[in-house]
Amino acid sequence: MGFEDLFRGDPVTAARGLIGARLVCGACSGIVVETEAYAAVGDEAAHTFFKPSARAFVERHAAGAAYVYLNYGMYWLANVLTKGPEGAGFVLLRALEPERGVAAMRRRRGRERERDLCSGPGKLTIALGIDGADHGASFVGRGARFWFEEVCGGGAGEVVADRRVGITRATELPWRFLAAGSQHVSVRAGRA
DNA sequence: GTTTGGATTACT
DNA sequence: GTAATCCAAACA
Repeated sequence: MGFEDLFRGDPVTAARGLIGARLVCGACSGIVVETEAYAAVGDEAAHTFFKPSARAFVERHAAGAAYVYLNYGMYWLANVLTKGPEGAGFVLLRALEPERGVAAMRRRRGRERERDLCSGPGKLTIALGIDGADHGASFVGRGARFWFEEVCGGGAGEVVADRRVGITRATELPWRFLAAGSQHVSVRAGRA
């Protein structure tokens, strides 16, 4: 199943399915090791629950669109819009294992250690050069500035589900997904 | 027009 | 522990 189909399904399945995939952006790439799912309806932590502009975004954009916003006045956070017959939602990209373009990531981040380059939602957008100008762009289709690739050899490995972090509502849902044992995640999974 | 609350990060 | 720093939303 290609990613375009994945993004037409529910956000939780999409968030889990992206773990182990490669994200390519310009000369840089990395393996997705952490994501979170947000449901457009019924999820009190999702922007669509309290921001009319987020609901308008879902209406106006197709599956695979980039929802990029400024958080805490400082950091751009990137989501993939999922949208299909069964509903809509977002997958927040939270961490990557750097692969190609590490020199450029180091330059943009001002950090040396590979683990400091993309180990958080704000960090990875800086490392890849994603910002508000990319809001509304697409992760799928011809001419995309960024896209996902399946990794040869199965990639995914073991995926762990955990509670979402950094939110104050609906904190109990296990909608954060991590590549088991990865050294490149933002916050390690809590005990089950 | 003013106030408030964040899906964070880095530094003390 | 907490400062940094911006915008959309809510309120007046």
